[in-house]
Amino acid sequence: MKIKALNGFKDVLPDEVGLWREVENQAREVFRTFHFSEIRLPILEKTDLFARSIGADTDIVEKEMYTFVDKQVTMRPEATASLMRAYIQHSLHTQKPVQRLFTIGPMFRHERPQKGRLRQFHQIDVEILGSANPRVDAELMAMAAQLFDRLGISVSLEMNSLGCPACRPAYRKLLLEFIESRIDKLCDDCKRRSTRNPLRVLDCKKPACRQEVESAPSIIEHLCQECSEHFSVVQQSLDSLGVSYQLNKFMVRGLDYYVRTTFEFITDQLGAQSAVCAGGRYDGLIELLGGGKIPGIGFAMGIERLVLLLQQKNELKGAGNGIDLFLAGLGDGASDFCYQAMHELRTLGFSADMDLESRSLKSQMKQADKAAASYTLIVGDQELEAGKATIRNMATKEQKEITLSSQAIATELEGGQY
RNA sequence: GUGGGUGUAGCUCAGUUGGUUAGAGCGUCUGGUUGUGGCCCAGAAGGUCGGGGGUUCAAAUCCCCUCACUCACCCCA
Repeated sequence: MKIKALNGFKDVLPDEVGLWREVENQAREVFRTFHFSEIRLPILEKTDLFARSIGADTDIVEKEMYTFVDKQVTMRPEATASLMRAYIQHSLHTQKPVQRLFTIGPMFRHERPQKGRLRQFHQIDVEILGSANPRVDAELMAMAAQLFDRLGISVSLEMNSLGCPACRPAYRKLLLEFIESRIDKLCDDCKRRSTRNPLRVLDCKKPACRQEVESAPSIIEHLCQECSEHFSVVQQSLDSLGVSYQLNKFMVRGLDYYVRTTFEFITDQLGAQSAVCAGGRYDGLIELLGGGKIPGIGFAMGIERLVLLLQQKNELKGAGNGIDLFLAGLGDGASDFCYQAMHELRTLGFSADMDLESRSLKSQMKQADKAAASYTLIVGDQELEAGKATIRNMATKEQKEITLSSQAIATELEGGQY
């Protein structure tokens, strides 16, 4: 094989597309009931947009973006920044005080691929803009939980609060002191993190670090009055909606713009990539990007990861690809009739197919079977002359003679469940 | 960027201490009489054994290099 897709880029073959559609359809349906609107965004944006929103010194911006350097544009590594840009550009806050939006599409990050992580990956991205109300946080998590429920995927919700510009600096200082007091016991990565992004030390995977960090000061206990109240209303609201969750004081965020509530839906079925959905509040982001002082909260879920989970469940496999009718013609005259009839039936809205290579009836029956056809029309020279055809119900094996016309065939197809 | 694992047919994989024309299952195609699918049976097509170099009378098998894929680290959905 000479020509192949790029490393980290994958084709979604027809057999798998059914699961993708399942995920997307269920998402759209759930979002509809929660009164969200879909928005479609460009994949390419000015590089500066991501540098400003995600954080210029994050790994994503520093080395993982697909950037056309000469044009100063970048393939989006996530959707939130683009969505904020569109929100600001079109002054969507003037249309409604609270905007509830979602978008679905590909994202690009030049990371080393591994299970559940590709260089082109797809996310369902949901945002609520214009409300700082903690009940919105809970509503959003409840919606995600409901989607997982409908998909039959079992995940657990973990939640934390990261504080805000008022209380995080003080906590950060406290944490730094803690880290420095035992810096020699931490791994090299954590030493680096401590200067770059101290919060990240909290979710190091190494057992030794975890143990050290166990007694670290918890941000939840150092929230300011407002953040603390916010967080407790979030919890009360989740309780009132019957959504179960766990507090995880070690859960932090990689992106700069998160404040207050953060959450992840995680699974133990995906190896190292345990997060299926992650999100949080970002009250300062819109202002940072030049919009108004507008709060926001959102989450992103990885479609590939959801599909992997559905595949592991081993249910609902490639359903819904069957056709209504397969036309089997024997001989040139019959084949000509089938060809035209097939087109007419398609025009009437039936899915139909036939063999154009004039193979044996047996072969054509096999093709009909493989196409999961509900009915097969059999036309030979005798039928053609008599103006009749045989139609076979593939499930029951019942056959009957019908008039040789598209209308008669259509009527027959209607009669059986259509 | 770093480390481990794996590269044999379209797919999943066998291939013994190097030894004839490299195998199986699934899939594909064709048959199993005269116009009928799924099951069964028979046959066929399909492979530069990832690529290059080396050792050897002889390499899928041993050595070196390279590429690809994969899992994990970093980072992150």
